Amino acid sequence: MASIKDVAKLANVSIATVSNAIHKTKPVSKELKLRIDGAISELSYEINPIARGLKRKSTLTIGVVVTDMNRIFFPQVIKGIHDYFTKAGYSLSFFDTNDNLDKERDVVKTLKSNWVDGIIIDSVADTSEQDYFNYLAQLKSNSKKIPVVSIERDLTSYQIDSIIVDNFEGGHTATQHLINLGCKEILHISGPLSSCIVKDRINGYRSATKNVGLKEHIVNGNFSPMSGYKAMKDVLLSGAKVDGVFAANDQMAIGAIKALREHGRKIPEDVKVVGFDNIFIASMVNPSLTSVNVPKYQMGQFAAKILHDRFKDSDLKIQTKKLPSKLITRQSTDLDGDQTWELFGW
Amino acid sequence: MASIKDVAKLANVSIATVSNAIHKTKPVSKELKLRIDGAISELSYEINPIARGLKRKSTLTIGVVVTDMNRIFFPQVIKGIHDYFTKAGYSLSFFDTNDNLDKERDVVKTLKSNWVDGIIIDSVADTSEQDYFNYLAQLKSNSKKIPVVSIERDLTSYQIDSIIVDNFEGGHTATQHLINLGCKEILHISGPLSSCIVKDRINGYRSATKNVGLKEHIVNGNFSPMSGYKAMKDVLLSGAKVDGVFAANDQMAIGAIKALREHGRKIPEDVKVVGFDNIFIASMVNPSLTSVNVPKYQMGQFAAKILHDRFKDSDLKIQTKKLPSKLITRQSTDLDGDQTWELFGW
DNA sequence: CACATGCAGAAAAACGTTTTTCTAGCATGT
DNA sequence: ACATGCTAGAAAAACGTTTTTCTGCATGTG
Repeated sequence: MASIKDVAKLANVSIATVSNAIHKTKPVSKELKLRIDGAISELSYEINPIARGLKRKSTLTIGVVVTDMNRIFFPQVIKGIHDYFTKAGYSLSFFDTNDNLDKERDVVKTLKSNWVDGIIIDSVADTSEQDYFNYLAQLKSNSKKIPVVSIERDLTSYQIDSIIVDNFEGGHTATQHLINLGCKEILHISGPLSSCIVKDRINGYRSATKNVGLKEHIVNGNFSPMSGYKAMKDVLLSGAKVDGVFAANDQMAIGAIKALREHGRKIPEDVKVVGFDNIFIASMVNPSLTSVNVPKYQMGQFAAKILHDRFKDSDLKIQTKKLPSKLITRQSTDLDGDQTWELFGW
Repeated sequence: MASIKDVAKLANVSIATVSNAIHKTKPVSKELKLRIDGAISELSYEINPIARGLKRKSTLTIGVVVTDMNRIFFPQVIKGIHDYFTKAGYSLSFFDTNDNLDKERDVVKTLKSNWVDGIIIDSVADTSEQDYFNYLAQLKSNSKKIPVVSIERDLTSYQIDSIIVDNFEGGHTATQHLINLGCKEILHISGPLSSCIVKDRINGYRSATKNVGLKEHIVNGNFSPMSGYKAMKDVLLSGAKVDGVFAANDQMAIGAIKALREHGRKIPEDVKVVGFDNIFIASMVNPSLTSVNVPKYQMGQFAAKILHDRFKDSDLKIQTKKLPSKLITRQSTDLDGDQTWELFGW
C-alpha cells in the first residue's frame, strides 16, 4: 500500500504539499499538482482512513444499535440510515443488543471508545433508567461530545434528538376506525407497559373509546405473536364479548387472529382486527391485516439526517421529529380494503 | 480522553512500560504494575482503537455486504455473523448493495481502503464476472491479503471460502415430496438463471421428475412475489394442467398461491405448492407454506467462524461449507403439516 | 534603499499507539 | 577480575496522516 510519503518522494515534493494538493487546503502550482496527480495514479495511492481518523479525531463511521434484528421493523430502518449515510461518505457500524440492557450498555461503551462520529440507537432501556439516559446524552463529555439520536423513543427530555411516530394519534385512529365500522366491544392488546410507545398507543385507544362512551378493555402482551395469541385466547375463554380488536403491533394481531379462528370467529364479519407498524407481511397474511403504518425507511433517513445536521452544528436545538402514521385498511376490517402488496425488494 | 502518555506520566514510567503492562507483552514488576493500574483507573483510560489500528494494521472490524436488506433472508444471517464476531471482539461494518454490481464494486473498494480485517459477502455478480471474482480473491494482494468469505454463492474455484446450502438436494427433496403426494404435473418456477443457486435448484427438480418419468415444466421468475404471481397466471391462462408447484423461493410461491386462488384452485386439494428458504413468514401465511429450510442464522455463524479461522491461519485450505437443507411440510401440501410458528424474536 | 507583505513550498510536530532498539544494573561462569 | 548474558525499564522509531510553523523569495510601498 503506497503511502503519502511514497507519493511525495516520487513527485519530488514534500508530503505537506501532497496533502494540500489533495484537499485543496492550500494553493499549489499547476506544475506540482500535475506531478503529484501522476504519482498518485502511478502508485494507485489511496488515502488511509485510519491514519486520517487518528489525526482528525473522526472515523466517518456511525454506530447503529437496534434491539433485535429479527424484528422486521428494523431492516428497513437500517436501510434508510444506510442509504443516507453512505451517500454522505460514512460507514455503518452495526450492533444488536438482543433486547438486553446490559448488552446495550456494553455496546454503547464500545461505540464510545471506538470513536464513532455519532450513534443512532433504538434503546431497550425503560423510562426509569434515568442515569443511563443521562450518560447517553453526555457521551464522551470530557472532550468532544458524540451526538446520539434516538429512534422510536422520545428522549428529548434528556437532550437527545428523537425520531418517533405519533403513537397516540395512531392508537386513536386505529380505534376510531373500529368504532366507525360499528364495533361496540373493542379490546386492546397492549405491548410491554414499560415502553412509552405502548403507553401512547393505549392512550390513543382510551381517548377514542371514551369519546363515544365505550367501555375500555385492555389486556397485556409483549409484542410477540404468541403473546397476542394467548391474550386473545384468555379473553375468548373468559366469555367476554368482543367485536373489535386493536393490537399494539402486527405480530400480536396475527396471533390474535389465530386464536379467534380457533374459536370459530369469522374475520372481519364477527370480529374486526387492527394492528400497528404495518410490517410488510401484514399485506401477505390471510386475511390481510389492517394496520397503522409506521414509515420505517423514512424513520431511518430522518434519524440519519438529524445526526448529520448535528455534526455540522452541534448547537442546534434538540428536536423531536414526529412522523405521520397512517391507517391502511385491509381485509381484517373490510373485505374490500387495500388489496395491494407491499412489494419492497423482497 | 486520557492517552497512554498521561497514564505514563501519572504513574511515572515510560509509555512502553504501560503498553507492556497492559498487554503482558513483556514482564513488568509488581510495583510498577500497581502504579500503572492505579493511574489507568484514575484517568479512566481506554485504549484508542484507531491508533492501535494504525500501528497494528488491523481494525478489528469486518465488512458485511448483502444484496438487499429488505430480503428477510438477511437479517438472520447478519444476526449469526454479529453474534459470533462481537463475542470475538470484532465490530461489523454493514453495506447493502441494492442488487447492483457497480455498487458492490464500490463497496468492496471502500472496504479495502478502510482496512477491514475481513469481508463476508453475498455477491450479486453473476458467474460470468470472472475478473471481478479474481479481484475479490486477491484483495489487497500487494501487501497483506484481506480474506473474503462468500455466502450463498460457491466461489471456491476462485479461492474464496464459501458457505452454501445444497440447492440440488433441496430442489430434489421438494420435488420428490410433491411426487410422493401423487402429483403428476409439476411446475417449477425458477429464479434468475444467471445464479448458480437457481441452476442447482432446477437440476434438483429435473433429477426428481426424470427419475419417475414425469415431464418437466419450467417457467422463469426473478424471486419477487410479483414474478411468481405472473408466471403462475400465464401458466393457468395457457390451460396447462398443473397439480404441483415447486417455486425456487418462498416469495414466488406466495405469489403463485395468489394466482392459483384467483383461478379457483384449492390448495392443497387441487394444487400443492412448495417454496424454498423457509423465511419465517412461510409459517404465517394462509395456507402456511411447505418450504425447504435454509439455516440462515447458522449460515452467518459458519461464515464468521471460517473467516475467523482464516485470520489465525491464512494457509488453511479453501473450503466449501454445505449446510443441510430440510423440508418443512405445511398446509400448502398437507393440511396436517407442521402447525407451529417460527417464533424468532419478532 | 529599507522594510513590510504575500506566498509557495518544505520541515516538523502532532495524533495515540506498538515495537524495536538502547541502557544500565546485576548475576553468572571461567 | 573480567567478559558474558540476562532483565526491567526507558528511549525512540514507526504507522500514515493533517496541521502548524518555518524558510526563502518575489513583490509592493514609503
